[in-house]
Amino acid sequence: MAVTLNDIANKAGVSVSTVSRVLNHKTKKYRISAETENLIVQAAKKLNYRPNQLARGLRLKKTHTIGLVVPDISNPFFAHVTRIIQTHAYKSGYSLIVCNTDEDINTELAQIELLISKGVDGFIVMPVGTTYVHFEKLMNDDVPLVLLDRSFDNLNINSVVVDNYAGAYKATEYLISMGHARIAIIQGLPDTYTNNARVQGYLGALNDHGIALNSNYIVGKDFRKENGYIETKFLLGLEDPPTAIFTTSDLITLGVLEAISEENIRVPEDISLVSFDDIDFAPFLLAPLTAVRQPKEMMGEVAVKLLIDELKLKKDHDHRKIVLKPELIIRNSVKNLSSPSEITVSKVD
Amino acid sequence: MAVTLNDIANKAGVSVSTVSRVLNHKTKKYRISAETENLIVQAAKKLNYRPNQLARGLRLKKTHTIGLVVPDISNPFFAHVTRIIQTHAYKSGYSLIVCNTDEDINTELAQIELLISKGVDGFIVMPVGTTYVHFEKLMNDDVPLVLLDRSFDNLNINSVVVDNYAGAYKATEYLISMGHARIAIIQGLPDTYTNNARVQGYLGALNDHGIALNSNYIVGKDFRKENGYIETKFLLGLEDPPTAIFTTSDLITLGVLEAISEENIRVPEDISLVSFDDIDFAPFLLAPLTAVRQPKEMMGEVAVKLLIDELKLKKDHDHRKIVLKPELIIRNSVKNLSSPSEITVSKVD
DNA sequence: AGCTTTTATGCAAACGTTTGCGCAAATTTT
DNA sequence: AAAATTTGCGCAAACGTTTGCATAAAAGCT
Repeated sequence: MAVTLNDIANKAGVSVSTVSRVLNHKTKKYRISAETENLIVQAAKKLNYRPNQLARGLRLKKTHTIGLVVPDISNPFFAHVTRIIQTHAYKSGYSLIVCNTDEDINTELAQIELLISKGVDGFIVMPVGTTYVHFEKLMNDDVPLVLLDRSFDNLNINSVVVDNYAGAYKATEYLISMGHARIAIIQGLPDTYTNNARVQGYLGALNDHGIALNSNYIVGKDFRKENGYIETKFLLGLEDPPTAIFTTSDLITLGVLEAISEENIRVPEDISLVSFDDIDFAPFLLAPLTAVRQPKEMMGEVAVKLLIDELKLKKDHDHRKIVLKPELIIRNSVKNLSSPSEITVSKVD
Repeated sequence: MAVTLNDIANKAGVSVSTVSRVLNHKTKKYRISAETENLIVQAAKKLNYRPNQLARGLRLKKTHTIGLVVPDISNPFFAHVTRIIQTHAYKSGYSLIVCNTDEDINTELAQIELLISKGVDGFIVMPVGTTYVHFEKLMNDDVPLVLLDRSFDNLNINSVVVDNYAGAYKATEYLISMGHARIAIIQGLPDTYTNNARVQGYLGALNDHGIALNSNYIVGKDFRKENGYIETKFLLGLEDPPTAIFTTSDLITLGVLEAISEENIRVPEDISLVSFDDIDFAPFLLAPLTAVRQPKEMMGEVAVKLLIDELKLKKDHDHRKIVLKPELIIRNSVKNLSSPSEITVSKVD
């Protein structure tokens, strides 16, 4: 059986209260004598005492645990920020319960309920993103909460996001600057924060440069690999296939690459590619990938900081929205069409 | 404030005991009348009751939480198996506290202590791997435990691992079959389970094929990217550089690729490469990567199953060691030297 | 109608902590 | 030497559950 305060109390010949107090370093406040303190510390050490955090949490209504809700930990992007969050949380004395939602709103709801039940002190959530009543509820209940990666414009809530519009705009503009006009976008889950902003950025750039919109070029339905694969097949099969594809996530990009390799065409010679999310291996791909890089470290670190601030101060300070700037990393997956050259996609079947 | 059993009891005009019993579906055992049951269920629903799992855990000594200890969640391999574990655990009604150890034994120790304090029902640990007294202690205390990915040969403990020897052997043998004899290995953290087996597999294959060992060709000190980078620089600078490099992890491979690209040489023309760990993007690298693929899904799933079996049955059944077979995925990162052709590494500086 | 059995529920202890309050002994003040 | 203060620690309640035991009411039996 686990050793408890009681065991120590017995061994040291004092009461549990006293034990609790010295083990919590409240000796001055309660004027415990140096010798009893010593006695107790020794006993605790000898018995190899380990505080029961459940009992503690129950009594204190604090567990020093934060709940992290993420759509898919196996996605490199999420994995990376999870790691950063873990590190910083641990450094501040918090541990992490990690939950996966599989981009499903009901799972998200269930996981949050569960985490509350388990007494987490606060949340960092990367929401699925189509609805947010549950977050309003949490805020009404004064549950410390910060949204990460995705937020909601019409909600005054702690969040740290990336300027997705700017990222997509830059990517698209770069494509345009390289002479592309037939630019497709493979979007992720429609109506989510990140997706919408990315699509808007794409549209904005197109519009600002007077490029007419081809509705066939806006495709896709979720952030997964299969989506990238299928939509690429579709795009390549069009009568007037695009000369460039802009993908809205790394997993989509993976699917795109699979499709492209199956079709026996090459990047960037036959089709150009720009990706949101910059993966580690991007420089070493067959076509070193031009991509929008999100400041993952910063995102994770800031999210933790925001949450812990709220946990500590518990002030009713205004909620903060922090938006970080993404960066376009230019490599070699886009063909320059500006110089006079043919703009055909040679497709080999 | 959170609503408790007491609140429901008041609203329904019964005692907390009764409420607890119906909410736990013990109505038959305690013969609660259908009407009180109904009353209580209604009240609970109306008040939006959410059980306090801390209190529950304290009383029951069960939290339905399992602790996952992993060296580095941002590593694609670990991220992937973490995801699998999460999914299966959740399906069985368990949630996951995830801890990172950064390949540091002291952090591992601390994290395990912490998790016990938090009352996890059991552990899945991917150990750092150099020492195991703490695991013996856990087993003596009858804490359900399964080791994943790495184990200890002289320890009778639940574990699911991959046959690293076989994987490395196959990889090396393949290299040999392609005519390579100057084969280097960049190892990970020495004295760890996986690393040793991989090095042994490499040595075994060399030996079985009568290839003399060049001690300059065994380099490396941890599983990180920087290690791959530095050691590749070293290897390429040798008087008789290897014609092939076998890396013992995906992150190392990343470093190798960085070094290689800096040196302006090509895979597989100038140097061949085989990697342990098959990453998603491997097929689309400049040189589609030949790699040893570990059965990640199976590993995660089996680990969870083993643990939950132990949690449920609590039988003193023998501990099981499950070893899964890896697979060599042959792509195009190895040059065939068998056909008469020069075996030089042309290095451009 | 009295006795036994069954039915339906409540009491209270326990899980391991923390902490306000109280109080005896020791010390200081008058 | 009595009164006042300080020192050092223990009592007991509380956090929200679960569950063995007790028990009052209802039902069944003779």
